[in-house]
Amino acid sequence: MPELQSPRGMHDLLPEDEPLWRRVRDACERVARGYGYGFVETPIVEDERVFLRSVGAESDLAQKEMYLFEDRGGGRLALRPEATAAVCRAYLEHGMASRPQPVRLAYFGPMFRYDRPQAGRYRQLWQFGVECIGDASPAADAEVIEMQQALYRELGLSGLTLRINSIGTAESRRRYEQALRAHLEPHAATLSEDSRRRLATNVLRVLDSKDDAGNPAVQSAPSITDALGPGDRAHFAEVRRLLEALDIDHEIDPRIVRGLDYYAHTVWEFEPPGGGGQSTVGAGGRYDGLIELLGGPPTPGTGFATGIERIIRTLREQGIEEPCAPAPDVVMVAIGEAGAAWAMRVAAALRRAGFVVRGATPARSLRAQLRTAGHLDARYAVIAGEREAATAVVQLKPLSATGEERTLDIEGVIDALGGAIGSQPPAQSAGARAAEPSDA
RNA sequence: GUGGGUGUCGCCUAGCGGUUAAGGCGCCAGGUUGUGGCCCUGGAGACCGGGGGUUCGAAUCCCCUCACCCACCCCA
Repeated sequence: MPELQSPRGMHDLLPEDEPLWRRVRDACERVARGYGYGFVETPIVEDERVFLRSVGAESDLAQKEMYLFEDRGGGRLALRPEATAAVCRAYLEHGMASRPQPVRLAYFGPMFRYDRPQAGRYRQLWQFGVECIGDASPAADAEVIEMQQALYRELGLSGLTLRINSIGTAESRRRYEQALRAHLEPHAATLSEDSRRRLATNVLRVLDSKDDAGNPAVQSAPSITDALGPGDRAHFAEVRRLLEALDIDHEIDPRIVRGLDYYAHTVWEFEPPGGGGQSTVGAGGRYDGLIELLGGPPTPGTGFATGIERIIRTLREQGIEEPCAPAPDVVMVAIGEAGAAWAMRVAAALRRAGFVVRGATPARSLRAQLRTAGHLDARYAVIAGEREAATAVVQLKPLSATGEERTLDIEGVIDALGGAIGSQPPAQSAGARAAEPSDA
């Protein structure tokens, strides 16, 4: 164990992991732009009030998962645990209400939660998400859900289950909480310790408890669906109608209530086939009250967030792996001082022509340089020694296939490589599926 | 915050009271003079997670601690 390690729950992303990450990231960007979303980058830290007000002071997120600290000036800051509140803060701060509504914003970046790490859970986690702000219609919910599904489809993720629910407006929720509490209180003694605590703090969460899933009192609890007002019901019915029209399979699950206070009306989650545990790949919901909580005018909004690590994990579970990063086209091999300088000039010329060229290591022996070139799976070695430098040529040595080593000048090398490799961007490995999942 | 599991070179693993702590992969260097991949030889790299004990003697036994992993809570 090295003395110095990455902070708990935070991980390094190594070059071999990067191709799959980039593929996910590219898909996120493509989908977002395809729906007319613009990307925003908000700071990693915010005034703690941005989150405390929006997410709900009673939520677990605020209670125990936030990284809070004071800066040197005494300001109270929080490492962002999620992005919706921050994006809404930016919406307000930049007066986006005066842009054509709704404003469609997307983000991709790290979030921080101070909880115990385990499979699929990290203290620094990456999320891609979108916020559609300024549209109260069910159509906005449906579009956001469709978009989220389109992302997963594009990535090749299969077998995801969409579960959806409506928790109504804040008022209907309050009504429901009262009813639920009234129903459960007489049976409090039969509930688990956690649930008894939630009875007081956050009744809705009692419904989530796995310990009490079989408890008759929980099973016979009133459904939030019954507490919805006519307006709530109409909204939800329209969302469902649109999903059906879009052929999006979904299950109604009255037990989804979401952890954050700002949600209203439609809420949903996407679960991978295995299900269970911390597997939720992405979730979303409508948050009509949020902007008001941040001090703005009543403004509706809806959006989703999806965990990049969880997407990657599910992808790998399904055997989808991006092949390793492309090997260089050329490895330069230099001999002697004159060769070293000449090799750098040749390398620069080849790169200008569009090839991927790994520079020489003239301090090492010719043999060692070639051995390494072979291990790197480079297509060619370009050898620049004293002799070549003197006559402005190089040896072009094919490393993989057959072929003779040739003596060429720079133009000759570019022509030869162009014929063999093409000076186009590196070959696309579009959605290549390798048989071997390589996660740990 | 609460449980359980695991900690030996960069990676995988052997060793389970007395060994200079072993091997494979990888890395580096050589196998005569400027040519890789295979093979051969050599090398670097581990205070056996850390601290305390037991013992003549500990990587091996005990205690504590830390880290990682898994689960609960909760969430992406």
